[in-house]
Formats: sequence, structure tokens, C-alpha cells
Amino acid sequence: MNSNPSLKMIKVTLPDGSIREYPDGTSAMDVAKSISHGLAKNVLSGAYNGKTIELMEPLTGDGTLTLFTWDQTEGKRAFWHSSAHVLAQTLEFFYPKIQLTIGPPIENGFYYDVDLNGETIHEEDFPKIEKKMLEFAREKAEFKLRSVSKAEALKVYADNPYKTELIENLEDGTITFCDHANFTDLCRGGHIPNTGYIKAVKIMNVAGAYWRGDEKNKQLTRVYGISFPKQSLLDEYLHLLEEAKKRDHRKLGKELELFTFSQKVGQGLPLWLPKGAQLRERLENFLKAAQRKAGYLPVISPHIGNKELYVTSGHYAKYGKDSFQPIHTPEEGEEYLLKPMNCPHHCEIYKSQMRSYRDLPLRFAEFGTVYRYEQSGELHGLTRVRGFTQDDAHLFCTPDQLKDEFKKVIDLVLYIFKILDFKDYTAQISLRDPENPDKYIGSVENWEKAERAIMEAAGEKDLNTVIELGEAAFYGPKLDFMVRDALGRSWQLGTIQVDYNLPERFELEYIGPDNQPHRPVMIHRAPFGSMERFVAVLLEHCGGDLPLWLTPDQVIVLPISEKFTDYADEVSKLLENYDIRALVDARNERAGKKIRDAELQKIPYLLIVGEREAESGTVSVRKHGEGDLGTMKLEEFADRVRQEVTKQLEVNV
RNA sequence: GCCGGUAUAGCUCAGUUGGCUAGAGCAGCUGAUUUGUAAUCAGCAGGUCGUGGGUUCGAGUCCCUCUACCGGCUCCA
Repeated sequence: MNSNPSLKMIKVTLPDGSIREYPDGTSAMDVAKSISHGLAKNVLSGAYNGKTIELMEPLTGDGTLTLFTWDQTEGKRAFWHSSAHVLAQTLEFFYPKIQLTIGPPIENGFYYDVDLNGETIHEEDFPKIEKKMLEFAREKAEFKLRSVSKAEALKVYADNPYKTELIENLEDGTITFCDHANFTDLCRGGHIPNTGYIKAVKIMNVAGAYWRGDEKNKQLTRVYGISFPKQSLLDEYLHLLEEAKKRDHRKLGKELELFTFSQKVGQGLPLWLPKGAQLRERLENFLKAAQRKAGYLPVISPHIGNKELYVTSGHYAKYGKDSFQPIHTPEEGEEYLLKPMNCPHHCEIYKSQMRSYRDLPLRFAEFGTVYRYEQSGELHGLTRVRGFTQDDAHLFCTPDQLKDEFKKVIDLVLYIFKILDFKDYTAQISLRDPENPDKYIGSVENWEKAERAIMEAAGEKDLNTVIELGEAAFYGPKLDFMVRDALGRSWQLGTIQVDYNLPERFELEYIGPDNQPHRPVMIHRAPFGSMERFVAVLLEHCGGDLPLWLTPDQVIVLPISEKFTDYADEVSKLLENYDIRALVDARNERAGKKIRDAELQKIPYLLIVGEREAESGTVSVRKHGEGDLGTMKLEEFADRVRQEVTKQLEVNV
């Protein structure tokens, strides 16, 4: 803080919330030492003796200094931001010709984007980079922030167009550089006291990233890394990553025989295996039942549509040339496309008859399979594919009904999440980008109405929401339910979107009580999002242990020897009469082997039957993950299973 | 699409600096065994080493092309 001469005192907020003041010029290390001997000893003692890092110093430049511990998000950000500086220092050491751009902390670690000017970094270079970073870290170089005038900053970066661009956008008087050792970077601050706290470093990968995230700009090299104040924390992190990989839906899908991909069939085109198809069918039936109750009407539309349909909707102009897939037709002048979305079809269904205000709200639902040509690099297991089935529905209502309908859709999504035990989700409200009004179609007035309806509905439902500006669809604002996968990547599941534009483009009308035509409002909604993505996230959520009501095989009967296969068949037939899905493992194998295989297949209930059970009409029950539950009458077991299923589906929102 | 990586049997993986007929476990098939709570034994079969080209006396191994897969391309000094 010796950089800001106008300050007389520095206010320091301690992790316990208390505030202390220090004379200007006090270094972070001095603050650390004074505090570790005084207040908050438990928190800061480690920082002083250097064994653990618990003190972080994000320099804000406005006269306040807040100390964070490693456990706090801000502490990690300061740590990783500082590590990014050391990474940049190291990259400059190995590749003197590089130009630095930006290097922020991220959720897990940090990265630095550099222009290597023709050179490349390969995986085999990682160890030497890690080694050098730790060498630099051990020098315990202090991070020092200093103010620089704009002219001076521009002069320093005269041969770096990236930094120059960044500086151009900053106001004179707010520009700061951060020095440590012989390294200097344009930086607004937020550092740990010195590099010495960095005790473990891992370069994760290199990737291409466009300058400012824009495909039209030059592609830079992004080096990802993560660092820790202790080696054991790094080991722990890497172990956690390994564990997470075991929950990966692509791995589970293969192991549990749910779905597969074939190079011959094509990229991004999943093949559902019998067990996966059963799982998906069950999910569909579950939602269909809920929708029937909520007053939805089923409709069906074909897999292709006339190009004109999508020109009318506006989708063609927005996405057409890159992501729609044309169909060859022999007739001259005819152009068809594989259906990329269901909404235009449903609009035409709406138009098939005169609609009265008494008919509204009308809710058309369809499990509609759509095809979008995603960029090959974007494809990812079942979460991003080129052919997928949306659990789509379009609600047509009067403007007065909008908010209420919206709330009912929220209820439906929450009902599904509750039954499947999804607790860790974020409701993201996506509004227009105020700086780019050209990106959207429709009147400002309608947009404002729609945005207000969403905010109010979400507010009344007491959702934990995040508002994102600029994330809206081009035809309207939306509310998305975001869920994380095993590796922490965020995916959009349920989506609810308000649309004032399609009704206008398709000239949809209803006759109001005043005997005059009016324009309905449309809601697009898909509680699962897509069957593919939902199954993927569901698998990762439960680690492959699907809930009893959903799982393809609920029970497997394991006869001790071939002598008891008849009884096993009898048991499975009886269970089927109770609507319980059971199969028999009649292989000539030992019980131990059959149990092992059934456990690996994650089948919820294993029934071991031998002489004792056959004689008494009982089954010996073993539950996946819980072990032996003892022997019970077959009817007793059937009741137990039925009750468990009922309980899982009996959820009040 | 772009950057970096990977591709050997249905699955998971070995295969040294290029050198005999490319190996293992699991799964599959055949037989023996008739089994009591996470792997019974033996035998058999299974591969144009992702594709196409090149270098070489010789290529799974080295070089190029294409394809697919994996990580990333939102997180702003």
C-alpha cells in the first residue's frame, strides 16, 4: 500500500469482521505480523510462521485492505491471482518473445493468456514450468502495487497491443502495476503478501482462447494451472478430480449399458441401448403424467419442416446457415430442413383453428426430437449432441395470464427437481444486453413486459436467482435452471422462456371478450431441457445409483445353484405381478460372483435364493450399497419395494 | 471451427532406442464344477494396431493427411 501517497491510514478488515487501522506505507507482511501476535491469533498464526497460508491481501487501492483466509473464496482468488503472476513470470523466462495479455483466477486455479508469437507449449513442457514456478515462489518476492499514469503505462507496453488495448479502456489515475521480483504486470491488485506461500503448483493444460473471447480475434494460448499453500492440498485436489471422473456420465453410460456412440452413425448422435431407452421412457412417462394433470395437451410434429417456417420465425436469419441441416429434395425450389426446434410447428398448430379467450391458456406438449449442427469441438457426451429430444411445450395465454402460467411452470420444474433430489441448482434469469439492443427482435415495450413478468414470478416463488445481462434468447428473456456436473461444469437443464415475438411473426390471434382479435403471449418451456442432457446430469448426480422408481432393473434374483432356477423364475414372475421389474441371473456361477456382478451393475435389490428360501417361500434380501438385509417372505419384500417407490414419487412442493 | 492431447481385441490396458508369428485381465464360447452374500477351474476363440499415404531392408513404434474421442475456447488488467 506504499503506492498511494494520498492515504494516511489503511483500514484492515480481519477475517473475524473486525477492523483495524494502520499507517500508510505499512506492508502486508507487517500487517500480518502485527495481527498474528495480537487479535485473530488462531486465524493468522500460520501466516506468520509460514507453515500454512491463511492470510490473503487483496489490495483494493481505495484505502481498504481486507484480509481473507484460504478457506474464503476471496482468499483463494488472491492466491491464484498471485500464482498467475508467477506463471507469467515463468513463461517470460522460457519464452522471452511472448506477449502477456490477461491472467485471472478462476473457480479452480488460474490461467494466463499469452501470445506466443509462433512458439507452442506442449504437455511435456509442464514439469519444467512447474519446477521453475516453485523456484521463483521460494524467493518470497513481495507483491507491490504502484500507481502509474496512463501515458507511462502505454509507454511500457508500447509493443504489446493487448495490454495497450486494456490500458486504453482504463481511466487515467486508476492504473496500477504490480511488481514482484523482476516481474511487472498491469494489475488492479488483490494479492497475497509474497510468492513464498505458493508451495505446490500444477499446470493442468494448455488451450486456445480468443482474445477477448471473440472468434474474430487472434487466438492466444491459454495456460491453465492450479496452486496450493501445501502439497497435501494439491494431492487432495487431484484425488478429488479422479473421484469425480468415476461419476462421469460417459463412463457410467458405458458401464451400465445405457447408451453408446458410433463413429459410423456420426458425431454427436447418441444410440440409446435397451436399458437407457427404458430409463428415458420412464422419465418421459413421469413427465407426461405430471403434464396431463397440469392441463397440457399432446401434439406431434414431423422431423423436417419447410425452410419458410424458420424464416418466418426468425430463427433462420439468426442461426440458419451454420447450424441448420438441409434436406435434399428433388423438387426445384423446395427447401426443407431437419427440425431444429418445435416452436414454429406449434405456432402453426395454434393457427389451425380460431381461438377464443375462453380456450386460453392452451398448452401444447411434445417430446420433439430436433437436430442442430453444433461445432464439432463443442460436442460432449450426452450433454451436447447434434440430435436430441426436448421435453418441449408451448403455452399460449393472454398477457394477464402470463405471470400465473409462468409460476405454474416453475412449480413443475421444482416438482421434478424435488423428486430427483436436485438441490444444488441456480435459477438464472437472462435479460437483454443493454449495450447491444440490435441483437434482439421485437419491441422494447414487449421486452420490458416480459422481463418484468419473469422477475415477479421468480420473486414470488422465492427462487435463489442470479440475473445475467445479455444472456437472453433473441426472442425473449428466460429463466434457466443450471446444475453442475461431476467436474463442476455448469449445464442448463430446465428452461422457461417468454416470447412476445413469435406470436407476432406468425400472426397468432385469439378473440377477446370484446369480440376483437388480440395477440397471445407464448411461453416456451422444457423442464428437463433435453432428455439427453437430463439423463447425463441425473447419472452424475446419483453416481449411477438411480432411484428405485427409475432404474431399468429394480431386482435381480440370484439362485445359489441351477437347482433353484425354477424357484428364481417363480419369484421373478410373482414380482412382475406386483409391477416390480425383476430379472434372474441363471448363469452357472457362484453366488459370490453373481452378487459382485449385480453390485457393479448397481441393481438396487439382490435376492439370493437357495434351498432354505425355496422351501419356505422366502427371499434373502441384499440391498445395493447397504448389504444383507436378512430373509423375508416374498410378499413382504414386494410390499417393501412398492412402498419405497411410492414414497419416492410422493413429494409435495 | 480453433488450440493442446489421445487412438492397440467388445471393455480396461502392456508393447523398450523401429527387429521373429502384437500380449494380459475382464467380457464371450466350450467343458468340468452345483456352489450361501463382491471374482471356481481348464480350454478355445477374438486384433488390416482409427483411416489413407510416406520414410526404411523392416513401422503398432518415425513423418504427413483425414476421422473420432478427451480437455479448453464464459469467468476480463
